This record gives sequence, C-alpha cells and structure tokens, in this order.
Amino acid sequence: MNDKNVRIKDIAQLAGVSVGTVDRVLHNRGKVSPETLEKIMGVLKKKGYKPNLLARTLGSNKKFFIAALIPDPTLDEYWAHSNAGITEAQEEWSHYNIKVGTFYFNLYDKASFAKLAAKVFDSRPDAILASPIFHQEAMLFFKLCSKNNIPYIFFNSNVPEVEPLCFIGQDFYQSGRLGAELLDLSTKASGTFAILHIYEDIHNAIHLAQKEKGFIDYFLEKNNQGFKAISLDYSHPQEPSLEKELLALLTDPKMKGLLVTTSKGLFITASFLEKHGRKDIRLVGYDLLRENIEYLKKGVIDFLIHQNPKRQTALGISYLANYMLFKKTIPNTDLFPLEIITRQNLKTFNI
Amino acid sequence: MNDKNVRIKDIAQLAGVSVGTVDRVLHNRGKVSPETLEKIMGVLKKKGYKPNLLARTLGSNKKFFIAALIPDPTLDEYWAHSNAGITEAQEEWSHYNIKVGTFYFNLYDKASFAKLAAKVFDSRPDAILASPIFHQEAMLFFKLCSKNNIPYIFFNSNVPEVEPLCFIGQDFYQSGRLGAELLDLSTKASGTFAILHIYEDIHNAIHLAQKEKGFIDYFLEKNNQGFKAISLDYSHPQEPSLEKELLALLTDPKMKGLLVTTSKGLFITASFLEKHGRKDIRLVGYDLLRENIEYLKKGVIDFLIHQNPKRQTALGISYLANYMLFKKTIPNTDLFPLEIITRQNLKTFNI
DNA sequence: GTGAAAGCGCTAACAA
DNA sequence: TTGTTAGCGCTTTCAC
Repeated sequence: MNDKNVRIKDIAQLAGVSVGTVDRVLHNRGKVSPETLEKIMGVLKKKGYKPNLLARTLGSNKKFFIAALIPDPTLDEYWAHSNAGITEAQEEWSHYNIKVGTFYFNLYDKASFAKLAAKVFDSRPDAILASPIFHQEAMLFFKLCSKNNIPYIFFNSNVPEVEPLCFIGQDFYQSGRLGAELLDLSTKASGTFAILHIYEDIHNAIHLAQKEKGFIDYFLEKNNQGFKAISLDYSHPQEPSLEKELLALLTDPKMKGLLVTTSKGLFITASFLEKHGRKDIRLVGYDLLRENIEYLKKGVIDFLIHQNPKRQTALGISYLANYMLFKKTIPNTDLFPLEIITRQNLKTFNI
Repeated sequence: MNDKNVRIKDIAQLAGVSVGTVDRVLHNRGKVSPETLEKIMGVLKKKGYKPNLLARTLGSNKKFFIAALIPDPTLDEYWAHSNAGITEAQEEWSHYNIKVGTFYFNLYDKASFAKLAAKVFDSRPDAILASPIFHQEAMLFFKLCSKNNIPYIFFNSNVPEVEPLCFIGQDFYQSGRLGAELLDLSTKASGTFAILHIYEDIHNAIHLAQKEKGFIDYFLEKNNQGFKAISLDYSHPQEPSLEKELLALLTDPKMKGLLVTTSKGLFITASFLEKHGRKDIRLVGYDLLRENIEYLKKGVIDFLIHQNPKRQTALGISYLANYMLFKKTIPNTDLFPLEIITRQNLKTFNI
C-alpha cells in the first residue's frame, strides 16, 4: 500500500507522456491519439488516480455564479428560512470561488416572477436554484435556460416538464398520510377527521391535492374502523364566512381532528379552536413558523410537520457547487425526511 | 466594490513588505517588528483580507490523521451506523489530505478499550473522534491525549471531566421527556406508564438515569391528572425471570404504555407484547434498528426516537477537519434534534 | 527581522 | 498530436 497519492505527474511518467496530455484525457478535450489515450486510461485506472480537488479549483481559477430565484423572504416567514439556507451555503462555498446572487420575486405576483427571471438571465449565471411556484412562467423561463445550457435545481415545488437537474422537496402524498396518522395516533376512539385547505395560493394546488390524497388514502385503508375523511377548501374566503364554516364543521359530534395544509390556515384554525375552547379537537399542520410554534407550545396544535426549508436550499447550492466544481452526479430528486415536531422535541431543533 | 479577492501579495504591496512577512503575522509566528506588525494589521483589516483556504491547504501540504475509536460495528447494528458515518466523512475529507483510521474495540470489554486506545496513541493521530463508553478507562486515556495536545471529540457519550473539544450527542433528559410525551399523546385516558431499562450495559447508566428523570418529570408535571411513572431495571436478567416480571407488570389494569430505553430491551418487549396480544399497551423506544423497524411496521411499537448515529460521527469528523484545517471554532456541545419515527414517515428517512 | 524563491497539484495557453 | 511552462494563492525554507 503506497501512502502517497498519485499525481498527474506520476501518471504521465508511467505512461511515458507529459502532464499536458494526461490532463487532456482527464478532461477529454480530445487532441490525443487513440494509442496514447488507451495507454493513459490504463495507467489511470490501474493506479486508481484521484484528482486533488483543491489543486484543481485553485489551478483552474474559475469563478462560478449561482443565481437563486426565490420568493421575497421579507414577505413571508417560511421563505425567510429558505433564504437563510442560501446565506449559509453562500458562506460555505465562497472558498471555492462560488458566488451566489439572490433574486427575490413577489410570492403573490406572477409578473414579478417573470421580471425577476429575466434579471436572473441577464446576470449570466452558471447555474440556478429556484422555487418555480408559478408553473407556466417557470416552464417558459427554464426552457430558455435549458436551451442555454444553464443547469437548474428546483426546491419546494417542481416543474418536471423542464427536467431540472434535481428536485429537492418533500413527498407530499406521504406527508398527507403522516398528518392523518398523527391525528389517528392521538385519538384513540374512531371518528371523523378533516383536511382543510385554507387560504390556498393557487400555485400550491398540486401539492395540496397530493397531501389530500395521502390523507384520504390513510383513512380509507382503515375504513372498517369507522374513520372518515373530509376535504374542505376555504381558499380566499371572507374572514367571517370562514369562521362560520369552521363552526359548522365542528358541530359534528364525531369530529376528532383536523389537518391544515397551509401555514396561515393553521394558525387561523388554532386561534379559532383556542377561542372556542375546543380542546377535544386534535390539530396537526405544517411548518415551524413563529405563530404555529406558539400554538404548539400552548397545546392547541398537537404536531407540526417540518419541511426543513433551510436545509433544502443549502443542499441545493451544495449540489450545484459539486456539480460544477467536481462534476459530481446529483440525484434527480431528493425528498427530505418528514420531521415531526412536538412540544418536547421542539427545542432540540433549535430554530 | 472590488470584485477581486485580496491576496497576501496585495496586502504585502500595500504595506510595503514581502509576502513572507505578511504570512508571519497572519500565523503570528513572531519575528516581526512592532511597527511593521501594526502596519500590516492595519492593511489586513482595512482590506478585509480573507485567506484562500484552498491555496492554504494546498500550499502547506500537510497531512492529517484522525483516529476514530469506536465499538466494533460488526458486533452491534447501532454502531454499524456510527461507523457508516465515519466512512462517509472519510470519503468527503480525503480531498483535504485528511485520513481517518478506525480502531474498533469490543463493546462489552473494558480491557479491549484500553488496548485499542493504546494502539490509537501509537498511531500518532493529529486528532481523535471517540465514543468514550468506559468512563474510567476513557478518563485516563484522554488525560494523556490532553497532555500531548491531541484534540478529541466525543460522540454518543461524554466524559466532561477531560473537556473534549466537543460533545456530539443527544439531550438524554429531553429524550426521556419526549418518550413520555409520545406515550401520553397516544393514550387519551390517564393511567400508569413505565420506563424500562432492560439489558442495560453498565456504562450506559448515566444516560439511562437522565432519560428516566426526563420521563418522570414529564409525568410529575401532570400529576394531578393521574399519571404515574414507574422505573424498572431489568439489567442482565435471566430470560425467564424477565418474562415473568413483564407479565406481572402488565397485570396492572391501569398500565397504558412503556418506554424502553435500550434497543435490545425494546425488541424483547415488543416480541413479548406481540406474543401476548397486548395491543392495548403503547410502546415507545429508541434507534432505527432492523428488528425495531419491523415491530414499528407491525404496529407493536408506536414511535421510535432516532439519534442519527451516522450523522453524529460524520459531523464529528467534519468538526475535527475544520478545526485542524481552517482553525474553525467548534461548539462545546452539539445536541441533535430528537427525531420521531412513525410508520408513515419511516421510509422518508431512507435508512 | 525580512525577503526571495521553490513548491503544493492542477490547468490552460502556447510552442513545437 | 504532444510537451513546456507560467500561473492559481499560500507556506516554508534559507539566506541575508
């Protein structure tokens, strides 16, 4: 066992060529005769050559620019976490000549997405990390990127049609099943359980549908035990009507628990339950946002499901960096663990 | 805004000295006159100099050796996961001239720990990652390391007396509270809950005591609601007597749930409950081991608490690498999130 | 105390 | 098609 790492120079010597030639085959830049190519290849694998990545990036002296296209973090707490992940990764990868630029669009405004996308393009990025929440607009833009050979990774939502390098997010179906299970586990008697979509943003429709399917399937599978699942959609309601509807929903004496699919809907529901003193109703929802955490602590919310938005973006940047710098292969899709948060493990996630 | 990074050369120029001198102040190796020192310091912070870490490690051409001292992974599935984390990190850091050597001792044999520790020392490591499960022996050994200025990080268990660079593990107290909470949440009526230490290895005593305290405290705080907590210690029992004891324990009609603190104890208890058809008893335990997972899937175990042993060791290596390579400061203690595993989120943790 | 220069492993422009 | 060589930014030895 030779302790020393084999260098290009060693390979060159063994193959009886110069380092330049070896470098050419390593990066298959051509201009190498078949014979020497074969010979070098042979030595390469025989000695198990592994490039020194430090020397590589130092020597090549390339700068990479990654554009991150995400919703404005100042407008929404959830996206602030995504943004934090980008900041973190930015710091980590700055050593490697990788710069990250952020482009914030308005979560509620398609036009702003298109406008920012154009800006992203103008910045001539080497790669893009994006949350393509406006499906149509995203499709157009990323087709353009595709044509220009700009690699992109999506997180949070996906647009499979434009085949991103990778999608980082959660398994929404399984996520709905988990919500159902948590309600089930925390309610010993059988009864009725509802899944609520409140203040759904139109671009979330697909996710919510998948969550709903998971929720319903879970209970269907135990149908014989008297579970029921109801799906309610309170998108863009007038406040008073929402309150009335919730009231009506909860008159059902068999109603045992609610899964709320949107973070905002969650704390509205929580405040409703608290106001009406409905401690008999179990409540499960998504995201570690401030108000949700408060209601979790108070015991109004029983479980939160955490999507780890910060880690999603940090990983996205890492993937792109590894892809460009080291030609690493990236998985098509990386679905995160569904993390369950309760009062007792909350602080261990130190958010 | 100057886009170009300031290099040592730039600093030297601005300060009217040579790169050698700048390097000397950067690493305060002395041999610099007070005046030039001051001048260089000035330029340094004025220009916000940040060293290029790649060039640094490449230039210094140092090799680091980290010794990992852990229980034999072939003897116990839990430690196989710890070992996997080391392998993973090994790969990741090999680029940086960091080698990791593993030293496996027998989990059940103090003498083997001492023997392997001696081997570790003989290997002249630059740093050590260890699970110091034999308190006395570890104390002796790491005092020696301390004297020899070999930094060490502990994971899984701690020996605070020898002040490791960092302890990576879980908050055992909170972990016990979480176990209690999960039992509580999944049992609507009040009743009796027990915490069981089965086949406890003597060196685990402290952890188990902390878990127990967390468990008991949780229920004490709701004492008024009729909860009870019982602590049972079935260390090193004869098999038949254990079965008898469990049988006796479960005759209590108020018994609602069990928290088992050791992985082995957990699947023994699970198989017991299954055999006797006690579906009325909730069961919570630790670690994503094969048999535990099976019982979770079957519904005999309701929740598993995951300690992420793989990530613990991978992080340990990362910390040491960053410490030696980049002089990064490491937290004294890194307590991991307590991850809750159920049937529905199990697969998303793709173990 | 200080500076010059070689070298870390790799890249890429240029000569041959 | 191949070899040579000057960097990349930093460390470290050695001479002054």
